[in-house]
Amino acid sequence: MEDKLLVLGLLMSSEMHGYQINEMIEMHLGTGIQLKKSLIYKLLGKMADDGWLTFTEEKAGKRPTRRVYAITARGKEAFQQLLLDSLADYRPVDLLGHVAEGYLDMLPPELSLPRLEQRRQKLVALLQETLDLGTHPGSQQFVIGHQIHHLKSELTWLDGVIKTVKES
Amino acid sequence: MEDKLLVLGLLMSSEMHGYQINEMIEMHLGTGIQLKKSLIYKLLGKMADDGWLTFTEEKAGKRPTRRVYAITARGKEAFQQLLLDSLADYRPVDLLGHVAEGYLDMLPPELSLPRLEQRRQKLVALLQETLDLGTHPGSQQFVIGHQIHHLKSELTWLDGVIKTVKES
DNA sequence: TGCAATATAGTCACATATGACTATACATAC
DNA sequence: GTATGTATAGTCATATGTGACTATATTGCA
Repeated sequence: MEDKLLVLGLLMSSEMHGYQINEMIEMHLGTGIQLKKSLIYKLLGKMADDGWLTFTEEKAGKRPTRRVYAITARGKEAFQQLLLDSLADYRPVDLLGHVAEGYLDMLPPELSLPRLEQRRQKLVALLQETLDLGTHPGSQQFVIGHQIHHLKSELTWLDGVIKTVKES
Repeated sequence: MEDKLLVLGLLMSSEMHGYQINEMIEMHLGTGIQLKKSLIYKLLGKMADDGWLTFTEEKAGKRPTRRVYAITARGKEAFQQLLLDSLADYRPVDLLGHVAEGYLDMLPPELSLPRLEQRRQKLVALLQETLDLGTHPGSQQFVIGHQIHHLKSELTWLDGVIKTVKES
């Protein structure tokens, strides 16, 4: 559902072809927004079938022809509705990637601490990357801001975990 | 990868059949850990094929026969390795469910605010539910703790968003 | 007693998502 | 001048994940 919302939202501001939409998502939204190229193309196809989008084939030079999609009136209605529904909803994010913490007591600190330090470095790098993104023009400030808030909260938590392991 | 880690971890403390594992995950890990029944069965099959698990068929009363899985030596090695790898890694969580925030300026506050309030209520309910879970015996304290930390951070963020919209 | 709901245990068809791939153009270095 | 990388544009086979379903037993309760 939010995948459609995202694509429709981008098309609200201007017509685009799949490749461009993918660029937008990769460039201006952080690593927290995960919507892969191949999915984007499927979504575009589906939404065109449903009458939310129209497209024109475009041949620029000798590059592969591309489909430039534009949002229709029906698409704009759908966008509104998706937006309202999405705002009213709250689904928990998947933290499956963090189950390892639950098994920390199965490892001696000498083994786990260096790993946790590596983990911390990756988190810090990700945070820095996202902070940088936020300063670029064209970035979606709200979305990036949320990611930064989240990552800082994650860093706080991780430092707590490391402290606990050190003290054990 | 973390899905295997989770299942192996549960089997480290005792033998179990698929249904039991599913119960564990649904009862003792919060809503943040999403690993559905059908996936669990597939994982068990795969890991048995790979020699990480063995199983015995068990017939209790007239209920469907069930496979009781136990972790092997190879499985324990794999668990160690997965645990170390997982600890050393940090992959961003998917915040696609939050793209709607990026389009808030496309709605008048009269429309968006009630929706944001609904969202807040769901978040608060989820937080309460997770807090309750944490007090039950058998819950994985670290994992639940992380979820609580995350959800509180989310609430802070959401309140900031609501404030911003009110002031606009 | 009867029947609706829930617990037990798992399968399967289908939906969704991803990496690897195709193909062309252009720039850069060697 | 030719190999190497990367930007453009998108497809497709395969991997992954999910809801809906089967089938039986037990419990609650009207």
